[in-house]
Amino acid sequence: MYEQIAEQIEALIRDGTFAPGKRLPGERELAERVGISRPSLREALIALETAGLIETRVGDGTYVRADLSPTPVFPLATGRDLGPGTLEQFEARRALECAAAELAAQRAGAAERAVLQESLDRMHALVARGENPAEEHRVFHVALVDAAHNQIFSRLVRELWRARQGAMWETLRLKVENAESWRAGLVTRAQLMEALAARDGAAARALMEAHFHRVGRKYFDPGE
Amino acid sequence: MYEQIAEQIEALIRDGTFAPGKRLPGERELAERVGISRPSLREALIALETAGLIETRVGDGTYVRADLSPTPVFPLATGRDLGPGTLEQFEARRALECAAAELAAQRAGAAERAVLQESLDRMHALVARGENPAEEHRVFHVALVDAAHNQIFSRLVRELWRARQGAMWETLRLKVENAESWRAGLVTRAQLMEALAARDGAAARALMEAHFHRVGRKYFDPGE
DNA sequence: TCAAGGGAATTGGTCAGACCGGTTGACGGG
DNA sequence: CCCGTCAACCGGTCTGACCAATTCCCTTGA
Repeated sequence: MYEQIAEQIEALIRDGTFAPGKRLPGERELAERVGISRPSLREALIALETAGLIETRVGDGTYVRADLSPTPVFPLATGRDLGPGTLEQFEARRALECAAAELAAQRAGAAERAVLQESLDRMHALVARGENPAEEHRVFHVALVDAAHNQIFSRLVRELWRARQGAMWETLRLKVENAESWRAGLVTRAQLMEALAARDGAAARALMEAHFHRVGRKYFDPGE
Repeated sequence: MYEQIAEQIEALIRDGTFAPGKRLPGERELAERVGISRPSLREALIALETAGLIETRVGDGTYVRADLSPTPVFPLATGRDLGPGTLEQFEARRALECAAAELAAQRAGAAERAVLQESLDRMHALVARGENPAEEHRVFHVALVDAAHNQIFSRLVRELWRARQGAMWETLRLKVENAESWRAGLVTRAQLMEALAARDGAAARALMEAHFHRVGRKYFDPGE
């Protein structure tokens, strides 16, 4: 039954009854309106959340995700079906992000470069305060790959970064995240911005490859 | 909480504790074993079902899906103008196959090189008879990426090659598929085999990049 | 008058226990 | 030996309750 309800709610989202960014009715009210119990309604909501259509905030409410992709994605892909190894995920991200950096240098507009610069500025502030800029790293890299104007790259890199925040990566993250690496990352990303401004695709790719080479050694080389 | 439980169960599936096709313990037993209530356990199972890892049969039990691979990672080219275009697909294949070639040179075993050589031999025979070796091209490239020993690469490249056989690519295929390009392809792929035998990753990547550069111009440059 | 504090109402998160209908498989009758 | 029956088991659903987080309004004090 939860599948029927999920489809029903998804239809309401797609036809605009529940607009992106808006709050859905409360679980109790929604359950009564649809004519099912709250547990069943919850199961439908969890299916929609797993599918990436909605997000919930405890004590507040359930919201339609604002960044809905135009193509329906319901039956598939939460990153959950990626293969097991962290090394494999890293290699995939390396291949995609290096290629995306080159394309982004050729294609990024001023607005996209501004978004990247803002992220870099926030990173500076975080590092200055001694805080972990990991989440901002993700934002930067996702924005960079978006600037490549390739939906496939964007989608895959997003999923790979999301997977990187899971439990599987926890011990590896500790190996590379420290004050020194944060500062080094700021320099690298600043150079990347210069390459983008100069529309120098080769330089952008080279910088990204050097970055992944350096990080990869810290992650996976036993000697370090 | 259901997300934590879902990850936990997923880990058990991935490490083989719950093998594909096998039945999971009942909801009541599983909930007690994990230490949560049955509704919460059910929410985790629904997340896994939505993600395509398991399936439930009423009155019988919950089973690990036997076919974990064919679940697509991203929506591709179901319609004509839906989803990423041919250029985006080409760029993705380029990024992935070039990286895979380098890894394959480092990792391919004798058996995998033999499979590639057999495919190349069949290609020779086809071209000698004047037949289109396109399908054999696909076999070769898929085998090559498999030799990189990275499931993510394998799945994505498979899917992109499958999309390449669709209607969306039809006019583009005509631009590059002719007797001359077939013969040139044989030379390139023979060189690739040498790089693999020499375990020369850089050479393999360079050859693949040159290949994609050449083909990409024929596909997408208006002047040719 | 306005800002800060506090508490009540609302919301999602979790739980226990119960009942229903479908599936399976063993047991017993033909 | 085959087949039908039935009990045990399993997922599906519901009720009702309590908890924790968040919000927001109203009170209080400056």
